[in-house]
Amino acid sequence: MMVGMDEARQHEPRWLSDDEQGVWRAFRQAVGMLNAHTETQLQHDAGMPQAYYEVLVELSESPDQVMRMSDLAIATRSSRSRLSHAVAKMEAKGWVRREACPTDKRGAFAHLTPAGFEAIKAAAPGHVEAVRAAVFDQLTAEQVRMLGEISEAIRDGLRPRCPEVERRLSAEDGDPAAEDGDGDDTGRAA
Amino acid sequence: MMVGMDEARQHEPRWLSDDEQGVWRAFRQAVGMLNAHTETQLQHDAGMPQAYYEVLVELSESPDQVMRMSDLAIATRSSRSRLSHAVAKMEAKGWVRREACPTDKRGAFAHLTPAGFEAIKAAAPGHVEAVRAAVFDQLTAEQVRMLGEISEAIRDGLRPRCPEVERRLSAEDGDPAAEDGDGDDTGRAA
DNA sequence: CAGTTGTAGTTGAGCGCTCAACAAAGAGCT
DNA sequence: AGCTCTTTGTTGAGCGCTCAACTACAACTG
Repeated sequence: MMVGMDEARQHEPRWLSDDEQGVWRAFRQAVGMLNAHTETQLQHDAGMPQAYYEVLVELSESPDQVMRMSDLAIATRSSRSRLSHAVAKMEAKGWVRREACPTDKRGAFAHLTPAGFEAIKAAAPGHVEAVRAAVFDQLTAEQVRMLGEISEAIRDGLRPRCPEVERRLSAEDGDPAAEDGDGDDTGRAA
Repeated sequence: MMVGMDEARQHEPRWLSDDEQGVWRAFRQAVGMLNAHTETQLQHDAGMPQAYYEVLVELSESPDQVMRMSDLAIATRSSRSRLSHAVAKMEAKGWVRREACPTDKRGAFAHLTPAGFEAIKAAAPGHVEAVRAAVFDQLTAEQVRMLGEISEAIRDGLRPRCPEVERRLSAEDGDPAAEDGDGDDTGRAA
């Protein structure tokens, strides 16, 4: 049991060098502070967390300010659960309206309301200014370019293994201990 | 009302260019996925969130595995409140022990226990491997170097204005609306 | 067509974090 | 000494997120 890690167990772990450790710590610090900064900025000035902001942005850029819940979840890199909770809250605030899908009866659309549009319109300038001041004003053009490349490399490297599939893959190496409740024998109804 | 922002209101906001927006989005995606990845990795393999891991690391590297709560809070870039809650949980798990400070009677030490040391010792290889695979294996040496510089620039640019002081500064520009409950008239007791 | 498998979305419990309020003690001032 | 200001740490409420369970429908299969 406790299979989990495929590597990092039989061989001596590939520890980080001092330089790498320095880079990693600086990165963690920068990301942590930046996140805290933009988070409280948005919460304070616009009364919404950053995650909601990104949902509204995505919706506002969509053809008719409408999106399927699932697509919206993918676009914002959030779980369906998270998005569902989030949209529920934003619906209560009047920023988003839910609508049933006629062709696929389990589906739902999330619709940006005029009030939601106003909310993001009001939030955007302050947020963009905060991002510019914290990031782009601190970097040279060359560094900005590199940050883009670096981010893409990390993101693309993570894409294949990132979704919650993770440990589902580990089942491939012959471990039949699939006791994580996947194949749940739901007592069907109706 | 809705004063808040010092800049980004009288002038037209300095919107991001298309390139900058692309960089910013890739960065957000990378950070979001990376965070989710390491978070679930640690939670899954070691039963602790990343924040606790960093607390244990900081403690384990300290001279006698002891630190003042405040210093520990600063070192981990967390609020006193957060650390207090975290240490409470970790104390319940037997990873940390609290100890009163003899010279300053309001102070407290956080002490890493042997069990805590074992916990982080067990957690480290998997976590380091995840970080290496997600970050350093994806980047060239040059990119790693640049990531360090970029992170330092962002972090150092944020350091002055980052603490919760933020809006306390905005009171300097002549806005007397200090109704955010700062100067709280605590009813003394004895 | 029934039976199975996959997909879309919701729900509630539990957890970590934030925020404001608080208690207790040090530090400075008169 | 007494008074205020500051620092240290804790606490509880509220919130967003995760995780697992669940409903409901769609799509594939024999």
